[in-house]
Amino acid sequence: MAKGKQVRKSASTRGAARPVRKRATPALTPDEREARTNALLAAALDVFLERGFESARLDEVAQRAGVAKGTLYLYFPSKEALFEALIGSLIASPFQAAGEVLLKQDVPAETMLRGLLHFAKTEILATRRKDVARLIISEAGRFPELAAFYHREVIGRGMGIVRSIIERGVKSGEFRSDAAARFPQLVVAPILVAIVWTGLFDRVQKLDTSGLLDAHADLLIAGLKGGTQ
Amino acid sequence: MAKGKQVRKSASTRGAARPVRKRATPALTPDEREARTNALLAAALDVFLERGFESARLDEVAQRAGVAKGTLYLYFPSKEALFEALIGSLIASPFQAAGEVLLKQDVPAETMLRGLLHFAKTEILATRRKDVARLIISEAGRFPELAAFYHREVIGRGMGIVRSIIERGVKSGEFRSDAAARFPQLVVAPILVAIVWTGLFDRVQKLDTSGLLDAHADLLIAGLKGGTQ
Amino acid sequence: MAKGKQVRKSASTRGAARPVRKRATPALTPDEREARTNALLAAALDVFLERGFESARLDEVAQRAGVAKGTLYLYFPSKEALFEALIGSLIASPFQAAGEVLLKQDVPAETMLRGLLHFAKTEILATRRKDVARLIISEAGRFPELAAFYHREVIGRGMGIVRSIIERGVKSGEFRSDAAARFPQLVVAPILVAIVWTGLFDRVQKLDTSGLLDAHADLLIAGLKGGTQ
Amino acid sequence: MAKGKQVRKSASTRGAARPVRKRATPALTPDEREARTNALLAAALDVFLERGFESARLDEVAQRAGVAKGTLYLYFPSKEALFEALIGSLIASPFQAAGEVLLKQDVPAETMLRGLLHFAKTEILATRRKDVARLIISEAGRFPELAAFYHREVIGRGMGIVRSIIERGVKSGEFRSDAAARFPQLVVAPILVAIVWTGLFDRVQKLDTSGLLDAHADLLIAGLKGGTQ
DNA sequence: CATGAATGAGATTTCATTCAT
DNA sequence: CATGAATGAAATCTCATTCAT
Repeated sequence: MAKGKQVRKSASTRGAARPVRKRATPALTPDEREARTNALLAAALDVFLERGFESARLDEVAQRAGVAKGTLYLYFPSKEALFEALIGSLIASPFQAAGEVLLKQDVPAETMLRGLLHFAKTEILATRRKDVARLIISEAGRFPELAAFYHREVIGRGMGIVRSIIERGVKSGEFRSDAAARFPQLVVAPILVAIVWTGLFDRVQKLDTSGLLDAHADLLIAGLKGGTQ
Repeated sequence: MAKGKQVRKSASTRGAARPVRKRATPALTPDEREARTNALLAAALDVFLERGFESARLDEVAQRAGVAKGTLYLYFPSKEALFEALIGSLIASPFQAAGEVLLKQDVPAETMLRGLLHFAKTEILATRRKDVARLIISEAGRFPELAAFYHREVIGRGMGIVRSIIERGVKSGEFRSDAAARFPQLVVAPILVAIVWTGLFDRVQKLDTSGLLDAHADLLIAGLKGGTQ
Repeated sequence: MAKGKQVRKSASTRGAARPVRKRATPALTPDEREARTNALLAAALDVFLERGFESARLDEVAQRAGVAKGTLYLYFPSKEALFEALIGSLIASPFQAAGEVLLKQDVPAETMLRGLLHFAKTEILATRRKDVARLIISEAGRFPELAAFYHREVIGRGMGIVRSIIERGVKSGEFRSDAAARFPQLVVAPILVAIVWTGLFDRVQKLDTSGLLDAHADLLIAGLKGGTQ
Repeated sequence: MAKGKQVRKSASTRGAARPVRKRATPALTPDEREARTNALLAAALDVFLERGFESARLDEVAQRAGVAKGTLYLYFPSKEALFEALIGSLIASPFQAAGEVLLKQDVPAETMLRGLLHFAKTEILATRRKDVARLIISEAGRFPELAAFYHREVIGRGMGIVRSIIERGVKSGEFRSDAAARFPQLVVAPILVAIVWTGLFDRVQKLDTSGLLDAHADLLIAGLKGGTQ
């Protein structure tokens, strides 16, 4: 009893080639596992950003994370799962917390609005979050659940916070226009501009996003105070 | 075998009266060629919009255009060329013309701004142009030359027109803030919001883009008039 | 507008290498298509028989059929579909027809039984049908619908025919035992033996399947005539 | 670090009393090793039966046996070796013994034949042996040495015993036909039917294998007695 | 001895592109 | 000019096998 016709060419066509391999196998501590997960997610973010979902090659993600292709599948069951985990891992927390803190303070609505836009500068535009946002903008058209998730977790909350600020300003007599309460998108529109511009045109014409948001703050507040509507 | 292959030897059999032609070796008139080209571009727009560049299938483009797949290659040498031709064919003209007309009129800058935003409503948001814009936003990251082209042909001109309007308003004393002259993006930011929102979140929460732009116009003009900066 | 970052390495990473290619593209006549389909099915039969479903490589099927790997997918949408088409194409017809013809004749049941076993010799054991049977025996455990299909189309009909013959023989007084009417499998059991033996042990010890079935016919008929039960 | 690695240097630390051993470097007793081997074989049987050789996952085998995947390789050097060991471990013994016992008895050949078929009922069809047989039938085409081994160890002996019984019956005048001595396969054919049918069609149409073999015994013996050949 | 994370060859499947007719 | 069958590179995902701990 032995070999058999040719179930597999030679006993080890499949299975390793025995390369360098720094460390190999024993039980990973949760920290180690998390570190690898993060390395993979970081690599994935890079590649998805550079190429988009469809064009992104898992080979490349693995390579940049310094692991073999198959290893990736020990952490994420599919390309889509990787993508979703990536998005999920990056949009999460700071928004609602920041919003609540902002609303708890006893300061003029104007200060709040400026604080909000400053927050956008430091927490979105200055971080990878702006890239995630761009990725979502690019891909969510083909990932409806992702769009819904993002809308619920990020957009909805953000709009709610903006609306609260404006309403408070109107109630206190600080603002005369409630246009921005009806369309909180107007408050954040320049953030979107900054995100998109950065992704598309920065190589051609750099945009001073900080100046943009400052100018927007001024203009917006002037409008809210002066508006007769 | 007896397939006409001797017909059409010189490139200009065209002017002809279009006789029987049992559909074998036609000799297309320029009009016919253009019609086919347009059919292909229209089909391509649909498919690229639905699927994105990578996921779009040329099979499907050809099918929707009613031609064989190989035919597509008689009109465009590659998928990329098709995509670029598509974008090129759709962004071009109306903007600069409209802008110049606007600037020639002797009306208050406010009216011009409102006219501009109205133009955006009718000529962008209410047409396929918004879809093209979204397509560009999604894909231009991976087509730098496309981004540059779009920036040059559309964005740059648009920003120039906006800046002219604002400067005129400032000069005439109508506006006190020149923030929007320094950052004309602030004027169009809500258009971008409308485009992106429509593409991503409309299924979840519809946005009244017309109301959005109206509110923006009010707020913006109030800001420009009241701003002290 | 042009290339773009690197949507694809060089314009033609994907798509042909331009080999020999005997004939290439124009509309296939139904005959041609059928011929190719048959070539593919024939190649598939070989490969599935040699390797079993799981081990069979579509590469090899394509190669043996003389086409490229992708071509196979123009004819069958998946490996499983190919497998099912293969089985379907090979088990079909001759059985029921043969059975009905047999039953219509006005001959002794014994003659019918011998005819049936002769039919098995010439139409199953001497043809590829025996290989198909073996393939089904090997794989149907993991293709329940295939088993059901085969049972319905082949086994059920066969058993029905056998039962009819036996019952006729009993009714006419030719046979005294009706054991084989209750278990028509007993009549065909040696056919199964021949099929399995041929596939597994012929290299080790050849089996005279013709002699086997003749001996079986004698023994069976003697049993049916002499049986007291 | 302080992980015992100096323990077990010579291969025979075994006989030992099995002390505390905080589960680190055990030193298995032969019994323990055999128990694990059996657990692995049992698990392997299940998985190979459910999936077939190719589709069987060693992961699953290890899991069902309650060991890590790597451990499996301490017991069997490859998937193929595991498969072969499995078959080897299951087909062996009871047949030749039973056969010899049968032949030693001083009973009519008919009784022997009935005994043989009864043995098949209880020792094959009612046990996992029928599953092993099916596994062999399915896979031996691709494991020629397995087929040869099985033929030598099981089939050959079985046929020899059958032949002896028939010859004895002919010699004693009990049987008139020697067809079954020339083709002992005829005696066991319904066992094969039972095995195959059970594996393929039981879900569709249950077969009374016991009744089948009883009917076969009657018919066969009637045939052997009455046959004039 | 046992573990189980890591590996990477290889399988199926897709689709832009070509070219004989 | 148009066709559409054919091509084959390349992508995702699987899993037998290895080996540091």
